[in-house]
Amino acid sequence: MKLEEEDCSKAMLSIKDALEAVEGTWKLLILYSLCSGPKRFTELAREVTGITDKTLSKELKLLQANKLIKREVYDASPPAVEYTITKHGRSLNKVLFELWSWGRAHRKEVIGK
Amino acid sequence: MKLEEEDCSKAMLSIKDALEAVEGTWKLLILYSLCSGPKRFTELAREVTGITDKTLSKELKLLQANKLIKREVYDASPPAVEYTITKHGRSLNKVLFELWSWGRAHRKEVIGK
DNA sequence: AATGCTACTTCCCATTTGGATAGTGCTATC
DNA sequence: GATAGCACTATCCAAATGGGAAGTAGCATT
Repeated sequence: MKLEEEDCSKAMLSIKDALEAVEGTWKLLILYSLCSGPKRFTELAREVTGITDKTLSKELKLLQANKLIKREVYDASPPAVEYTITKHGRSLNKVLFELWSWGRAHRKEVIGK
Repeated sequence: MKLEEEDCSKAMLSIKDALEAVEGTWKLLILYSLCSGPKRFTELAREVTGITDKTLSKELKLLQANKLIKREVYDASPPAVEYTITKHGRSLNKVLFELWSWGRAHRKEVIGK
């Protein structure tokens, strides 16, 4: 199916859904960090430099709600929770590729180098 | 060039540039409206339902700063100002296509239908 | 007995965003 | 003379967002 074949307002909805899933300062950074393997809360807090516990907690919930990551609790003490990127999360790569390559062209166009 | 070849933080920058240019409720709606031809301020305000003058004014400035649209003033009275989508603005279509098609898959995955 | 670790949550506060409403300067129309 | 159209701008206010710091429960270590 092509974009133009779907009516405009419905197409907009899909685009908004997609944007919602990746927008903001942190979501992609967290996802990138999880690309190299499952991580625990504290590990993520260390790797994603600058993020606060509060924000990390909130973003992780949103990413879960969107099924981009998976949360698993292991019964241990101190408690252990592991976050893993899902297949659906990995399927974002085409989107990211287009954003990246347009972004580069955009930089050249707007900043002029 | 492939995404993986660029170092991560630089790739992030490009992606953020791209996201900045399209995120929010209004930018894409305005751009869509301008796809069908140049429009004036009041026309846009009418077509983009729900937007306030203030927000429209602000968004138009941002879109101009990113060279996605062009503003032209015609010396007349009452004053006439026309907004046109640029070539660079139109070059967003690949990005939009990927966002749209991932967004549709995402909807199915998350909402489950 | 005291401290530390994990995975968060809660509280407070400052800044940002967004909407509603009204105003502006000029001209053209009734 | 009054009203309307154009392209905005300004003001006020409410709501949302985001950061910093501290708190929590339970077990493990020193």
